[in-house]
Amino acid sequence: MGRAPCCSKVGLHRGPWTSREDTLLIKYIQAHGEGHWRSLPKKAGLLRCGKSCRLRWMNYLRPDIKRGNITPDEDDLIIRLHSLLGNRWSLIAGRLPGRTDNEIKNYWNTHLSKRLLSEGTDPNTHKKLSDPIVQQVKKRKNSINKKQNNKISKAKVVHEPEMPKIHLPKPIRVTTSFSLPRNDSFDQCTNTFSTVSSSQGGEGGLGTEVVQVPWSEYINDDENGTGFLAAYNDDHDFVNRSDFDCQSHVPATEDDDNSLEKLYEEYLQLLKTNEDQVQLDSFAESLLI
DNA sequence: AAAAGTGCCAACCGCTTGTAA
DNA sequence: ATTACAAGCGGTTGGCACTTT
Repeated sequence: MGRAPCCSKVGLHRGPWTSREDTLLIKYIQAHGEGHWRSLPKKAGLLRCGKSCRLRWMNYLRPDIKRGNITPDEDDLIIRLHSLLGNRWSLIAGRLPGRTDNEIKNYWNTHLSKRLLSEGTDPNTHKKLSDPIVQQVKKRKNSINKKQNNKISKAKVVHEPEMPKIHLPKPIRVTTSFSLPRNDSFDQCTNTFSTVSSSQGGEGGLGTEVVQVPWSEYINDDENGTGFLAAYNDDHDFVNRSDFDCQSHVPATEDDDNSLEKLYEEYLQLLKTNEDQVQLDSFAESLLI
């Protein structure tokens, strides 16, 4: 007995979201808050499945999402958290302010698991791989390097240091200087974000990320001057950000700036003092709360 | 210049979990 | 206790952009 689909698929849009759809979704959530995803599309005038709306909001449109490359600190934290929690992406994302589970999952699958493998570590178990496997990986790496070197010398190309590939996300986004816990929602009365304090506590934000874009449209009709800024850049990509005034309302504290470091220290402390797995498990358990 | 290959990421799918009736 | 619905989660896929042949 199969489960009924979350909504009728007939006539619904699929695939990439258009800027217009984004705008409709943002405006609706701005006015009515998150939740009721099933009925949301109809009310918001969207020809989308509620699930799709939720996903778009959670992974892309939420104002507290941090964009841009994963920093080395975050990188390290993801690896360590993964070794404790496994593929529980939402839990891992919960410890990385502004990052989504989808983003971390993708990053893991495309970068980190491969890197661990090349370093001789099993990405699933985080244990050292047996020598033969490591040798195989190294061998493959060498042969690839050889090929590349040959090509380079043949083409007489001046070798430049390898630069990391940077993928600029399509919608340019300016994040707030603080991050909100996952259960944040709009205050329906004031159209502002309200923050439900997290039991995990101490999750501050990271530094402010400033991206300059030519704003052409400001979607914001609340008199408090709070809410979304939504615009299209030159390529008509949708861009948005949360309240510009957030920085003044919630000044970035040192705690905010050092939240990752703190978390990391907290984790290292546990590693130092609690050598046995039981203690590690309890740390992992604490993340589940 | 064009075709083929590869990497990446947004979005989808289906299962699980939580909750209200 | 059971059922139905909503939301959340993790695995997978489709398609675009870039690189290689």
